Amino acid sequence: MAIRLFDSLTRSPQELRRPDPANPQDFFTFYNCGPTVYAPAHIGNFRTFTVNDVLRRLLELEYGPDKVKHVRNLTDVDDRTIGQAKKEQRPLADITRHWTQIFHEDCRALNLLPPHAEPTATGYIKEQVNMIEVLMQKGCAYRAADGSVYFKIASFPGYGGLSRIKERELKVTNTVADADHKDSVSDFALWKAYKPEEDGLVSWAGPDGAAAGRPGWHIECSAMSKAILGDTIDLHSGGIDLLFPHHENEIAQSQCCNGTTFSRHWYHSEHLLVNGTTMSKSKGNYYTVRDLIAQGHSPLAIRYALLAGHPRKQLNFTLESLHAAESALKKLQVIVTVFHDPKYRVAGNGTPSRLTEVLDLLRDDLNTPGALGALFKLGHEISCGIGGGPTNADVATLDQILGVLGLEATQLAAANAAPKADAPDEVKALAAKRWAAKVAKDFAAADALRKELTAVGWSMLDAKDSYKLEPLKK
RNA sequence: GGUGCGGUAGCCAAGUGGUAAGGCCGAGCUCUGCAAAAGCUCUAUUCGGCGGUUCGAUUCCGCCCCGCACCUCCA
Repeated sequence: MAIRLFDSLTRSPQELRRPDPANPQDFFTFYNCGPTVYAPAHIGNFRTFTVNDVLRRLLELEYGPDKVKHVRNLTDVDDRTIGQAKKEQRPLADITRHWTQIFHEDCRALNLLPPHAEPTATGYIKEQVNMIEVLMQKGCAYRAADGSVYFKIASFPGYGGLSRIKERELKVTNTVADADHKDSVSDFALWKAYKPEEDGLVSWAGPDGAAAGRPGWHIECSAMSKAILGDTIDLHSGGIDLLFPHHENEIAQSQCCNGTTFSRHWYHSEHLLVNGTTMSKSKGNYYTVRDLIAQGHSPLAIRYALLAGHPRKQLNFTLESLHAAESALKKLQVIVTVFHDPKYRVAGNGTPSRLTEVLDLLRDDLNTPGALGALFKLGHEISCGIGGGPTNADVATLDQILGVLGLEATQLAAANAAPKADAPDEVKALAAKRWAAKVAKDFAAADALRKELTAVGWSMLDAKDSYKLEPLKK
């Protein structure tokens, strides 16, 4: 079956376009709104990036690894990045470089593939300025009294098509401090005139007829998408919160500038919640990947936990769900090991693998929890001997599925073999004594020593000819 | 006020117009001296509530209750 994704524009599942395999210039083009690099991304941000990573892997599996172009930007100039630079009294580039590096480390930990291009807003100032100039020439944008440039929503009749928001229904907020510069409260900034007290050293020459300053937020995605992927792309994705105003504004800018469809398909993933509400620093429910890793959680378990709910449904993340993910990962590894063990292999007769239905669940709107469930069910059936052992086709399909989920066999093995804390010498000594007692079949002494080990918080796991020590779970 | 998403077992979470996947936790069993690991079995007469359509609804429609989110620079 073809890949179908829910489309925010038509509000229905739509088949994605398959690039022409015969045309080497035809790619599936995919733009995913990335993070703002002023602080560590939290796991809510990473839910979106992980979902998009699964999508990207699925596209490459279906269309071929060289037929997909995946772009994810870095927002490295905006109110928050500038604010952070000002707060720390450091150059903007220092701040964004630092957090970009942290972001990349977190991405690697979560086994996210790097996008094919990762443009930054500051790297595409010229393209943004050009675009704004075109919009001004076309009468879709105007210069305000302070030298800023605003997009004129009235010039784009299709405005609100994505979010279904009508201008008159907008709640009037007081966050629009510069409303007096605009023709209409709904108009949004394409270019923001330099404000010495706020912007510090951050400023570029503006579009013709405008003041020096910096780009507004929305224009960067339009400009970078156009520059790298072209006027019309196949898919644009991001978190649900970006649907309005960000994506609505991108459509308006791009379509007015380019005179053609901006993106054929729009996909939005839902929010990750923590204890029932969205994450925010003020609520103190702000998990980062590095914090969780520092607490001893495996990054792959974080990835699993993020994929354990349907991407278009809010998912409640708790430490408990992370523990569940860790246990599930162990179980998954056992299943994978059985699949890969030649001794269970059964001759295939060329019929489609039973696992293709699991792949179909992923093709159908990225149903990751459904696919995971089906995978466990099959693992269970195979261990019970139902339907016979896996065929070569089954094993190949399993590897494809794991590859799409980013839970490859090697990753699973590494995660589950995560180094445990090394035992102190006295614990090691106790363990050695107990092992000796056991080998001597002095079970009373062995049991007493096990109790001693338990008392100091360690558990001894006997294998046939060896043992290992693990800290007791509380 | 506008818009959107959702309410399925102790927790998490799929799903379908034909009678409830899966994961976690828990219990029992098997296997191991013990312990752990692993495996097996069990755990929703029921899908927020009330009506309606239907031979049949958790699944479609209506109303109500509850939760979450967005509404101009939050993934």
